[in-house]
Amino acid sequence: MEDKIPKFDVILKAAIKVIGQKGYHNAKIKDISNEADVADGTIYNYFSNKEGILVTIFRIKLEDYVNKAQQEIEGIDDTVEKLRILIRYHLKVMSENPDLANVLQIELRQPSKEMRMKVRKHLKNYFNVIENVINDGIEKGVFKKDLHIYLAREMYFGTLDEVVSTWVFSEQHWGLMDHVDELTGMFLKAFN
Amino acid sequence: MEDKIPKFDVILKAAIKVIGQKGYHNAKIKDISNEADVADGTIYNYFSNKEGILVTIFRIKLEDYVNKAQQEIEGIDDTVEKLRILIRYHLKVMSENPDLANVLQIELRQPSKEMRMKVRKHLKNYFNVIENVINDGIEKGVFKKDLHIYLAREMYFGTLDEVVSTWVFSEQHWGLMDHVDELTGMFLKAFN
Amino acid sequence: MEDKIPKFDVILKAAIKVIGQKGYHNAKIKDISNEADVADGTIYNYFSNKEGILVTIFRIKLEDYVNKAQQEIEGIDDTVEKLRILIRYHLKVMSENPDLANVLQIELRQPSKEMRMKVRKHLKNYFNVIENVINDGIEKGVFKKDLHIYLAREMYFGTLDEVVSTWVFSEQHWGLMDHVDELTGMFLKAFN
Amino acid sequence: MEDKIPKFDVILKAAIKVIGQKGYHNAKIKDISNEADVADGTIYNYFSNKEGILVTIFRIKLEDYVNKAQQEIEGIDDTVEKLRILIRYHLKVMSENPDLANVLQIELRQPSKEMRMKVRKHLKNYFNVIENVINDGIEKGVFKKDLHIYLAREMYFGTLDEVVSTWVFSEQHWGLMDHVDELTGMFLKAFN
DNA sequence: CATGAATGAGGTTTCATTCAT
DNA sequence: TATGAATGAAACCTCATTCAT
Repeated sequence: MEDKIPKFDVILKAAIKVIGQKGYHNAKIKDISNEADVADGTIYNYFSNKEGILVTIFRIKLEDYVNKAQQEIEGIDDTVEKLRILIRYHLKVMSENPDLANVLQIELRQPSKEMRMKVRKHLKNYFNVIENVINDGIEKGVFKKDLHIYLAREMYFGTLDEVVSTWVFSEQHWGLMDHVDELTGMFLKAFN
Repeated sequence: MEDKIPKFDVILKAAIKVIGQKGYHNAKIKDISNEADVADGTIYNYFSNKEGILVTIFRIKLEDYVNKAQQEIEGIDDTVEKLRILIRYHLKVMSENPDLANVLQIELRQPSKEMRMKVRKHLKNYFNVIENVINDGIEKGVFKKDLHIYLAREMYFGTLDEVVSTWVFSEQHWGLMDHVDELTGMFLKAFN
Repeated sequence: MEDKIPKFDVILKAAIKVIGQKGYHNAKIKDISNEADVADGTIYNYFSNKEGILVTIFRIKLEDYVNKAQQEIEGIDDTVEKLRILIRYHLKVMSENPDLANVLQIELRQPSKEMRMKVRKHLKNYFNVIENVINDGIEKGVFKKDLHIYLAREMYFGTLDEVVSTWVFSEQHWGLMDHVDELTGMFLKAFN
Repeated sequence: MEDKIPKFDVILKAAIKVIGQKGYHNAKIKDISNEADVADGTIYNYFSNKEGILVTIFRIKLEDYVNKAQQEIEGIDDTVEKLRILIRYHLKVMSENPDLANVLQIELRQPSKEMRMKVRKHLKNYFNVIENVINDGIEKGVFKKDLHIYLAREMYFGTLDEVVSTWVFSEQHWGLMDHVDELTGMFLKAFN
């Protein structure tokens, strides 16, 4: 009666762990196959190649993230509340999946053009969620009329990214979610 | 009677360009030596190994950056002005050296502990400059008393980092320094 | 239904041939892999690195030699006979495996301390066999009471080593085993 | 009024030291130039290339050895005395120049055919000295009539070689020349 | 589907040798 | 002669990927 987890998921999870901890280039296929407890060759039954693993992580995890984030703010009307929820959700996901956080944050910045192209569209959706809230805030008068949306989004994402980054590097002795309200307050003022 | 540029500088410059454009792991020694117009082996007369190149870039460039940034705000008393100058300087340096920006921003996030350790102490000085200004602002009453310094620094650095990152990835069709005042204003409000 | 020879053995044999003929430092990994008819990388599935090949040759071949030599004199009581058998066996093995002889004789003398340490303990067992026979001869009164054991062993091993060495270098136009009796006689007298 | 030692000699001495301690292949030109306190390039004013250094060591040192050894037994009539003198001289030279001993003993056995050819003729002269004494002994009836000259020479050389070898590897805590008489006695009996 | 031994292209690094000064 | 920075061929080794079982 064992509930067998599909190999695909096992490998993906292993890849996130290994790549998150060692980085894409230092993560060997053998490391991932060991972690997943499968043979090297098995990985190639589920992924076209090593890069494919990374791209898949982005696709699945960002899609999932965007869907869940969207759900979180579904039906909420208050812009401030939506912002707070998004911040909380971002930090929650990252603090619960530091390895994933590492993968997304570090590998997101591949300077390889090819790789960036493949990742950009998934990230775009992520940004859309934020930009929609910002837009919403402007329309509702919660944020100032002439707020530069891209700048605001960059501040939002860059700040959270850096907070998580510091947390990940700090060996996580403090709570990532302690500062949700403080951060919400800072953004509110900055955007006004 | 030509003024010869020292090989060390030539190689370092080439390394910044190549690593900035392809990333550390995709940058081959041969790429760097080609760019520098020297033989492969010559690089090893100036750097102990490939990692040594990366570490040296961080050491020299961050040291230089910190020194120059410090000079820029030397003698300035107004916190807001200091903040504006730092922001402008940050964006100016990065927009004039997009490859360096790439190296600093991307490779900064090497998940390898060893590498991070070697880089962290140089970055620490950079953070100190910002934190000093923030502290100064708190003492002078320009920023709110209970401002969380680390959070503020993370917002400052993360935002600029993200702005530059977006700019670098966007193929640089717009001016990185167009938003100095807007950003200064946003930080001011966020920190208050 | 062919009887496949394990790759490990194939590579070891190839390594003995190539190293025996060109010397350790002139033997390239590619030479060995070519001789073994495998890819370069395959070698590293069986040996940790190039030095590991050499050390393994010593370990396996000396172990094997010592065991077989021990068996040869098992049950023999007469010291002179044991001596003759050991001499014959030494020359027989070497004449049948001139490449191995080369490896053992030449690379044995690596001046690198590290390497010598790794090899010495295997050679020690080899020396023990000889020294036991010498000791036995002394006790039985076949050799003189005050025979200096180490000196005797050095004469035994040095002589055979040199005989083999000359033979190997001479392109082997004469029989290495022609002189077993003559040598036995010389040792007998020298040790008396 | 300083007595300048010619660079050639300085380099040769340095080469013997370095090659004797590290072996030919592990001895870098830079090691030798450092030891000799000259620039890398200077070495190439005196030697055609690295191999040339090794060959020169053999040529000069073996020539010198043979000349001196010849002188030592000049005018001596007693075969036994000549043998004793040669043994003593061999061990004396080696114990006073362990690095040279290492070079001669180890590198003598280069499996590279090319190298052996270049060295063989110098070694031939060395062997001649011994073989002459052995021949002399046979003619005088000191050694048995049917003594196999090559075998005797191989025993002589192989034994001394092995004794020196053991001594060099043993870190030289005991005197190499303690056993001159014992060895002389053993050879005498073996050759009779 | 799963395995893992085999592959071999390609990377970093070493170091003997050259040559302009 | 002496120097030592520059050279670049060549070596060892890694590791993503394949494929026969």
